[in-house]
Amino acid sequence: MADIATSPSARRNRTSRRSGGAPTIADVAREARCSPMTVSRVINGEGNVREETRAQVLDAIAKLNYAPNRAARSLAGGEQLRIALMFDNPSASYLSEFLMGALEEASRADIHLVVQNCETLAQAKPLMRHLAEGGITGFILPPPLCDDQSVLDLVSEVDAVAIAVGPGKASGSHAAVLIDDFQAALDMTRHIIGLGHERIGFIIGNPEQVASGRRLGGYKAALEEAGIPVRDELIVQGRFTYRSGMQGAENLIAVEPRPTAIFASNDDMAAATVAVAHRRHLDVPNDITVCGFDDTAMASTIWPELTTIRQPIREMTAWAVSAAVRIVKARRAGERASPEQKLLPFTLVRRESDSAPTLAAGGPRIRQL
Amino acid sequence: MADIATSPSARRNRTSRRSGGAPTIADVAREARCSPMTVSRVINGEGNVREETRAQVLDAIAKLNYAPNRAARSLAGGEQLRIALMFDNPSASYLSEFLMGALEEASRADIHLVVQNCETLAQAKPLMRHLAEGGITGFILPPPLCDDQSVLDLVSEVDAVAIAVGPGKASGSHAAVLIDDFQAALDMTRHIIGLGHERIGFIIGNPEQVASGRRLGGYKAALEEAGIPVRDELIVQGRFTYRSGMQGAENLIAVEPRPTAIFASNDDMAAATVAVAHRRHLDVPNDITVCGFDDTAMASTIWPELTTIRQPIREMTAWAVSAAVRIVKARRAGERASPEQKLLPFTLVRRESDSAPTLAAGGPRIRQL
DNA sequence: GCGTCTTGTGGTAGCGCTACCATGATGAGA
DNA sequence: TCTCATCATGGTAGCGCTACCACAAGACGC
Repeated sequence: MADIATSPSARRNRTSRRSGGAPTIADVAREARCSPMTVSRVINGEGNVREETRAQVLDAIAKLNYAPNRAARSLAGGEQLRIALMFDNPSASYLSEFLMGALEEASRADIHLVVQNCETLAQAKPLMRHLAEGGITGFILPPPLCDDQSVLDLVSEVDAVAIAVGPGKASGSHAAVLIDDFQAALDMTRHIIGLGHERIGFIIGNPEQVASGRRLGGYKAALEEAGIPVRDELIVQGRFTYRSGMQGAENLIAVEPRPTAIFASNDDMAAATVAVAHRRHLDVPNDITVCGFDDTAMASTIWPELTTIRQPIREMTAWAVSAAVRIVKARRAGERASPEQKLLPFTLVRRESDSAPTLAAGGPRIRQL
Repeated sequence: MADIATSPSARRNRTSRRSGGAPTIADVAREARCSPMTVSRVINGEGNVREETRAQVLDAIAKLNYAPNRAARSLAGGEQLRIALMFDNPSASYLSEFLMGALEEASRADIHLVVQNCETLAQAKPLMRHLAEGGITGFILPPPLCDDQSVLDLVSEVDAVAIAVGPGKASGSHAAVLIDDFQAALDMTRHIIGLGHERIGFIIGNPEQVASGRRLGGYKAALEEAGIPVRDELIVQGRFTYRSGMQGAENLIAVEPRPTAIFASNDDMAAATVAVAHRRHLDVPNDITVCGFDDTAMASTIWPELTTIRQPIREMTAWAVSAAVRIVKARRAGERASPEQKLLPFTLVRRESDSAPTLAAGGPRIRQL
């Protein structure tokens, strides 16, 4: 009589298709002595739960080490959110950071992340249209996609949500997560000036990306505030690629008198600059200081390791995904909040590629005396 | 009267929480005039369905453009598979390829992929134990994790499944996907010899990874078959890092007479070799040929672009994930198939960093006459 | 001819969760 | 004091699919 549960149905319940005995919301409810609904409310952070009850539920969750079942959640909650992560030929190291952040957050929020590679900007639009037709409601867009107005317009047209990751400037119509490129370049240039440099070369990034212009702006502003004239021959155009960085560096190093420092708009171009310097038998940093931007893996791979600006790429993408989820959900609920702009902090990472200019490296300098 | 469906329940059915009107298995069943169960059987490729019925179902599926709901599938099918992708400090470019392949396949198979970074080998084991306790049943292991017997033993101990991606050699107890490192290094060395080189330096990879030894073996075998003596001073130890590659290259270039070619065991070390050569004012490839291995992004980033061996990393990881799913499912069904070994093809990618040796580059050569 | 096996099919009962009501409690206002 | 809104909570009915059994119809052995 101890075993009332010998009936087939009860027996089945025990060994049923339960997920390896993982606790369910019902277990938590039993432990917290309330209904599953209340537990659900606590989990989803809804209101209308007494503080005391909430605490009990939280305790029960902790005690049972409960984790909600994703499948059940999205099944019961209706459609699963699907958002696409577009990328257009970024540097590999940027990409892996980019992916990691997005993945982590996608897994946390239990959404389906579609990763779409599109080689060219032209290719992007039909691809995005197709994805939107297939039920994708949100797009995560890194530069240069997020800097292209026609891409942004397309997103609006298909009534989807776009989150720009690291655009040059905030768009009025879409959410974005970015760092202050101007301020970062300003800080870096100030740092270089603070070291005693005056002839500082600059390699501009891809002109398609608005951030490139902002970085250039920061560089110029720092020179101006230090009373150093901005000289055109010390500013060369690059395209964020290693190859373009080499070309730029060759040109800069050929300038007479030679610049004592070169600030490249990203790490790939900075790495190329180091390579060019070495071929010219210039020591980095003793003969020439080289600084980068982004702090991708490239920066700490090469020798000497680059002094650079660290962008929190991973955090940025994670934020982008969570923002996409938030906005899509809000839209479904009928709200149309104004697009958020999230500014994340950057940091100047000082490594081995910068130093004060030496006398041997160039002409007379005033500061170092 | 046209609207029989005005009753509350019927009305609800229409606008219920249905996923945007996507067709369900029931719709397909209705269309194919059979039961949902039969449809399910067709979808899952189970037997015991008449060929005629199957065709009908397939037609209905095509007609309705039906796609199974993942959430419902994994909910009904019991536990959702969770497999972990461990990675131990790989190069960023390797990592992004690695992730992409895994992601794609995980999304296809609707499994939950847990991406776990573990800095050191020592760290890996407690981490994996913890993951296994948390219900992870499969591990995707890149080198050097998959080359460490104690890691493999741990997997067996917690009764999980391990798939090695690119191990040095196949383990008898776990599945693996790999390329023929020996053959690849053999081919590359033959290629270099074919160009006319005889003094060919070699930089070994991380000694913790068994593949390093196999690549060295291929190098030696090619020399031997060409009747070129294997000289110890032309073989230096590296650790797969850029830094170690620089050190190795410095040592090799200092050998007298200087080698006319250097074959590095991965692209990072090859890139470092190019950098060292440039600092020594040696032109690549005219003064010295440099070849890499892996074809990571590094290979096509730097200048000159590296001739290297392309490993299909993405395909390898994708295969690993699908194999993990297959094996875990088979295990649940009580089967214990012997571990599969999948050998994927590599290709020799010829770019700009190799050429025939020039007379200026070194001492007398026999072949080129 | 009767069991027993196989084969194709259908019915039913969940998987774990949440949307949607329904219900008791409270307190504010008439 | 009696509404009527609010709050806190519970009950119920699915979400779309598959595991498990049931069952009919034919194949085979004895």
